[in-house]
Amino acid sequence: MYKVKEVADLAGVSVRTLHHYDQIGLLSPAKADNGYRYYTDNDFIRLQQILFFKEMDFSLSRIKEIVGDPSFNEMHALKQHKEVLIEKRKRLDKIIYSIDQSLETYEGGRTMSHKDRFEPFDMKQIEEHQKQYAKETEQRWGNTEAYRESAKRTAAYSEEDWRRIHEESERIDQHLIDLMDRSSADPEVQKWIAAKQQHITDHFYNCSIDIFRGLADMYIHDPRFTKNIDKKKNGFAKFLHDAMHEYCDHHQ
Amino acid sequence: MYKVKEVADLAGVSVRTLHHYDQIGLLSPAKADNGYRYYTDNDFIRLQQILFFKEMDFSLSRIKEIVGDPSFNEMHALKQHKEVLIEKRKRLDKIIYSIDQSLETYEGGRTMSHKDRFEPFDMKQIEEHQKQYAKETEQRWGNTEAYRESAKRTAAYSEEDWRRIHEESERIDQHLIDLMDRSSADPEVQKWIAAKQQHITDHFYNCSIDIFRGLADMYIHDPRFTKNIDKKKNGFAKFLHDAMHEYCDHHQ
DNA sequence: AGTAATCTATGACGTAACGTAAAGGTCAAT
DNA sequence: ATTGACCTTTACGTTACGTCATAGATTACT
Repeated sequence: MYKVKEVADLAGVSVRTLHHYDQIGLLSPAKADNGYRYYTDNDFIRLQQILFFKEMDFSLSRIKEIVGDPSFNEMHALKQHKEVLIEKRKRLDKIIYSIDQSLETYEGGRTMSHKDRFEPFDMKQIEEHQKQYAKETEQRWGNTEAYRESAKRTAAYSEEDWRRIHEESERIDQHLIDLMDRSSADPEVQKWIAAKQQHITDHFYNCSIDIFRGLADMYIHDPRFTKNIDKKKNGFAKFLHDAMHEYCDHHQ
Repeated sequence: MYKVKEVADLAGVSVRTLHHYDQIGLLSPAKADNGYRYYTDNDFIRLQQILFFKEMDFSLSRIKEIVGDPSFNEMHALKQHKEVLIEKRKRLDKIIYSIDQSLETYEGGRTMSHKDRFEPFDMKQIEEHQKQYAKETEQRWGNTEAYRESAKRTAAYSEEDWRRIHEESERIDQHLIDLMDRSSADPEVQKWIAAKQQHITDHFYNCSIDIFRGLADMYIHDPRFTKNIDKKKNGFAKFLHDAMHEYCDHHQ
């Protein structure tokens, strides 16, 4: 037999909460002559159950159904509820993504405008990309032969090599820009996206699907990239992103 | 000059919503003699702003601060708010994860109980692990020399090799079990977690931080693993998971 | 112009899960 | 007996409106 505050302290909830649960008939302990609520061990166990489902983000009315009905299939309820939560999370994902988008618009428009004029050549982009992904790359591949070879390779590129590589990259992009009125799933589009991935793999590092997807995200997440890419053609970054994701979705 | 319903229809909100916004002083249009609210184009623009931030999951009071104060830094607000949303998402992650945990307990207790008796040796676990991660592994590393070599290596293991590897693995686990009363961040614990990662790298494949983290999750996500691991010591799977995450967090 | 249909306005209650007083009894210790 | 900690119920506040209810204004149609 515990009094409200004891139970509250033990369970880590407020007294008001217990009052509330009593009020809505979710957990109604015995009442003594003095009007006090006295909780039994069973009440306490029931409270634990309630708190468990609450932790799972169930509504109190749902919890009442569940703990009230002994034939209720707990596992089914959990599975069902999990779907709801996943939807909620998806929604948050979308919102967060939208905020990123908006932030890019601001930052891309302000901080970058003057800096852009000092960027002589799009090649910087590739270099920056390399730097940015160098750490992660190293981490993913550890110190495999493949990575060391890749690092060696790019370090050994001559000016002429760089120019050639850049030209090839531009050519691929131009093809894609010409296809911007198509759907991202269009076979022709996908063909050039594949070429883009191959180009990176050929000249920089083994560009896995994971990394390629990350790259796609970066194109629209990092305002510096978005700006640079959209310079070629407005909306190109977004188009690339979508097409690359489409590609990755079908290649995993 | 639009009347409520016109604005409501245009903006896709209810009339009641506009009333409400007027009531709380968020959007107060001019009122004519007949008492009607008349919205100007500016009011409409302001409403668009409001709805934008609402879409971003801001509370109306926050929105009032933002659209009310022209000196308010919109970008800063977005950035700040993004953090809140990320926290929310994290919370959802945790809840969903907990539900998975609970489901595993149910399913693990039922579906698995009889099957377990037919699993003669813990080594199966390693094999299954290999199979399960083979595809992903291939994808991450593509066809690098390192991967091919790794695959070749494990294929060439003799029975004796397997036994030795298994023993080594057991030894590491035993050390960790002995440390289960410590915090997951304890240096001694972390030392053996590192040994675990190294062990996998040495004998199976280059176990990157990413993969190691995935492994940790699998230990408590996949009931087969949880069951098997907890057979050694109850709660060991969870302990491993936490310690491995701790390790990964400090090694990226 | 008369009438009906439609639109408008202002309350005011309901929602979910309690938080936060307020006003007043109860219990254990001093 | 007094004090302080704890108990009770009552009831309003919170979020962002939904949902009536009642009543006046406008518009459409005959």
